[in-house]
Amino acid sequence: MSHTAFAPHDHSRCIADTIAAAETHCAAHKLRLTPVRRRVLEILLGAHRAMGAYDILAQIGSEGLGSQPPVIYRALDFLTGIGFVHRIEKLNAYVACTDPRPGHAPAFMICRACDAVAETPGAPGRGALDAAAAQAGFRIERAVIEAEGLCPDCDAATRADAPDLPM
Amino acid sequence: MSHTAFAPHDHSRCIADTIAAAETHCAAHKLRLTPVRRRVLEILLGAHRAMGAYDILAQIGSEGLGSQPPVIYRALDFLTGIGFVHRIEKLNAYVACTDPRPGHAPAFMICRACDAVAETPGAPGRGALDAAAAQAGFRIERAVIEAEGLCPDCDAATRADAPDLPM
DNA sequence: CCCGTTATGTTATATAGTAACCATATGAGG
DNA sequence: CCTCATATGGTTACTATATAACATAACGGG
Repeated sequence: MSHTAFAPHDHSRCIADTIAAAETHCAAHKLRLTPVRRRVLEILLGAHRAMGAYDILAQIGSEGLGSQPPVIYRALDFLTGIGFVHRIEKLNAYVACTDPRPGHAPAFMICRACDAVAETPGAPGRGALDAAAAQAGFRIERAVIEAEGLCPDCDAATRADAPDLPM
Repeated sequence: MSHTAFAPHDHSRCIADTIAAAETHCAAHKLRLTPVRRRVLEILLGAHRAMGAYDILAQIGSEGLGSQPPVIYRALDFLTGIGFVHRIEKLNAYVACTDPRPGHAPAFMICRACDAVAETPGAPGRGALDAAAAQAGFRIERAVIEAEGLCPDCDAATRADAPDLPM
């Protein structure tokens, strides 16, 4: 469930479910979820936040898989291509998709304090963006929508420190 | 103003007007539009598309201004800080603001064929994004909204080559 | 089993951004 | 005018992110 990334949940279950979904997807499309690709997805699912490509690379390298940049970028290209990983442009980082439905184009909420990343359900504001583009004669192929701010926990912690902030 | 970047317009005029606005803004806020800063803004206004930091740097370097990376990043930090330049996260590049009103947070339309970048008027979809964030308890501080696709001209050119594309 | 395709391994390099330090210029106050 | 505090610019060195190009290995259909 995309909007629950900020809330507690059964983590090992959400990893297993998504890996299973990726297996199914690859089988159905004659694609190969190779060891490197699978492990990268597992690592991102386990982290449950955005990770830099080189952070992931260091981890798979320490496990005996490839340790050179092209290895991780190829795996990330594959996983983003099938929609199980998203790139966060604002962070030059990557995050596992929490709701891998075909063709969805979510918006992201990025906590600047704890680096948690949550997807919004649906594609909020996409209608208004499409309308603005149509007005300009622009044909949208992809949209990047990333909100940076404070997640519920970090927002509460900030307020506890400085209780006179605006709402 | 902002939504006309894809349309023909008096270019030298829009450069002069924006430079003048920057002068006024800096005078009013006791900031200094130094030669480097001014020239960077002029270059971006003249290009009328997103440019990489190092592209701008090469140009100012060839004109006798600084030629090392910190020079350009400092100028870009200043100009983005006062809102006359925007960073395009998707491209790791920078573009002059075409409608420098205080505090505006526009969306961008990026042509993947010709690299033109236009701002949308207002902040389309911001309401829906705010609503989704509120639902999740997330406090938005900044939002990145960038649409990639084809500008009117390039879209028309593509269609001329392959007239059976979907609308 | 062979062969074409796909994936991985490896080297080298391109591109983007920052830290740290010193020099210079500017403007406020004496 | 002088001097001091601060803002800005110059320079070196470095970190972080990403890709090009080419060789090797694995898979999967004939």
